[in-house]
Amino acid sequence: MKITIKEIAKLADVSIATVSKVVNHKDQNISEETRQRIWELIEEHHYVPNRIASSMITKKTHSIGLIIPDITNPFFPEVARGVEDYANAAGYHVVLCNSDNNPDKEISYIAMLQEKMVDGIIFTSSGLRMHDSKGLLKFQIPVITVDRDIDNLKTQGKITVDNVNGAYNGVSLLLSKGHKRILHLSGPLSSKPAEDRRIGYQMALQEYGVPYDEHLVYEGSYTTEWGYSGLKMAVEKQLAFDSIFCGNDLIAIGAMKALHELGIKVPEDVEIVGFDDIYIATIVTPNLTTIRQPNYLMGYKAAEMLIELIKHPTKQIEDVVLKTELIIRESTK
Amino acid sequence: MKITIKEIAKLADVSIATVSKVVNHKDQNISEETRQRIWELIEEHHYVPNRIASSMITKKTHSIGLIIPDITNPFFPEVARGVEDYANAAGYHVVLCNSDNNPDKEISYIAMLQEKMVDGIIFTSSGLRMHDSKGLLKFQIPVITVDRDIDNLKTQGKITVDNVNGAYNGVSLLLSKGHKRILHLSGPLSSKPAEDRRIGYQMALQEYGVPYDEHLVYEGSYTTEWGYSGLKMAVEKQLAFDSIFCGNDLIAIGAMKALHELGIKVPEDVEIVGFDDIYIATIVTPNLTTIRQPNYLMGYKAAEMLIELIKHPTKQIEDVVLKTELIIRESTK
DNA sequence: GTGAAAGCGCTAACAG
DNA sequence: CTGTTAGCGCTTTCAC
Repeated sequence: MKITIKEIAKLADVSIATVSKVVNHKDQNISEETRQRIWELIEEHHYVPNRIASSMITKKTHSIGLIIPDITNPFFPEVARGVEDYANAAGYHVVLCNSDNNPDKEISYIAMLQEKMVDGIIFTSSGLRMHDSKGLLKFQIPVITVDRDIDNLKTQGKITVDNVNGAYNGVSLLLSKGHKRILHLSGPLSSKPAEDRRIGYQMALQEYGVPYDEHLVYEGSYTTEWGYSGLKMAVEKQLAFDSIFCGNDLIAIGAMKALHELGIKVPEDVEIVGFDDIYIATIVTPNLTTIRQPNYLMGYKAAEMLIELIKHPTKQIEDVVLKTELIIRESTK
Repeated sequence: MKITIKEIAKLADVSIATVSKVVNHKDQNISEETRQRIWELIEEHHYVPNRIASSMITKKTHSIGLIIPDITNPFFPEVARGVEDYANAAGYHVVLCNSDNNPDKEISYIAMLQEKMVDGIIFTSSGLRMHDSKGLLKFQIPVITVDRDIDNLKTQGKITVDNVNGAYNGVSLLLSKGHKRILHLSGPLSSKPAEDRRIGYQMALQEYGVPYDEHLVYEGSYTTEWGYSGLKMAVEKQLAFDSIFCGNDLIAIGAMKALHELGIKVPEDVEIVGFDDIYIATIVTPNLTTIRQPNYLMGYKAAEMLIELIKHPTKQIEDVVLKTELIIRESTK
């Protein structure tokens, strides 16, 4: 059986209040001698303080929830790592939840997390319509959203990436080389980032005086499979294009695979740029030119904001928009 | 302020015991009418039961800790996902901890997790010498180790992969094609899996009557960087080899990159096989022949074992050794 | 320097 | 069918 504060107190022949004070280092008024004695007993008996009993009183569990679609998607481990690093340093634990973009799972996790009394939640949603459910009102703790907005949810803080600008820069690179028929293999346009990247694409075209041709915009999902099939489809339709801007790196990699099979050379015949800068981008041949998203930083900042908000609930938190960075590698000349 | 069971009880004009019963669906003996009334009040006031208060009494937090080296390493997200899927279905939460293979961090996480009263821990260690510290005795809850053993730690359960056999099969494939000079770019041989894979390599050679040449075994780390530099080193030393067996896929990918730069064709000039079957293996050109490790399953099984052990502490749990599978793709002829 | 007492929100007998 | 009671292990005044 686990030993409790009561037993340590008895062994040390002091009250539990005294033990509590030394365990929590609130021991300015405890004699060096008792302090010593108590620590020895704690070591000897492997006493582990029950922090959830403390939580009942302090109303703080020092744990936060992290709800992401899928840790298996190469985008999220870095975000999670950023969250965990900050949280750990600040003395918080993180509870990992994979929602699969499934609103039911999201709602169920939110309920579970709140029942477990987490101090706050970091949330990446597919665009859960919280106002459609009873979920919205149920938030009784701070929530920071990462990467995507939640419709109509008045969250306390938000971290996003400047997708418009990132896409603008990527497409500008292509345009600056004289390309005029830029195929855009997009992610699902119902999602905010995909939409913003398309807008950036369009803005760059406009800037360079190249007319926007909607036939060049293909909408799919954020997968290599889609990149592969999307490109093959474009070629089958005999669509003319001289370069490609992809909604993310996975799409770009799928497209490169298809190009490789078709004997079309990258970057000689077609230049291609991705988005995200996942690890794989540095591994494929040729290395992928892409727009780097600060994934780790997003997670880190989110945890920072959240914990700040937990500590100072009334504090006004500024939303954060992180910058992207164009990384030029071998898939462009 | 959050509403408590007491207030719901008052509003419903019943005792808190009654509310507790309906909240936990132990309501066989509660009239349909009161039950209804209580649920309505719960909805209306967004009552969220405080599960940590329950935990104090039931001694169960329904959360487990997952300690891995680094979620950012492509091997672990799938393991984590397996853990989370089983845990979630069983009503458990998982607390994610990145240890960076740092024994200090590992020990500190173990302490924190136990203070938070997690019901059990799933642990992937770099081979923490628990007996070197006071850590060993400190485990007061079930622990399952995944992938690696902990020296001298008498854990309740263990999940490993048959690395010897996997390596044996991979190397046999190469040998069956008549290769006799198989370069082995290994991971750190201080780790059990790397060691076992080297043993499997040696066993296969023996089986085929090919002498073991220690000059063909290069030890490094589980990274693309090492695969790249290891291969270049071998070539510089004018080492003769006709094929390569790599300690993991990352090493294989690094080696392929180096081969590509050197103008050596895979699989025409040199055949290569990896280990793990991470996602990237299917993306690189050529696709990597590899030995698949059931990562997801490892996590899933580990969670299953752990939760079984939590529910039935006296139960004798059998260690699990999972099989590998040879996946033949394009990097072998 | 130290301890007594009240109580966090809830569950689990047991009584009625 | 429902309520009373006695805690779970701890923190936090406040008194000595």
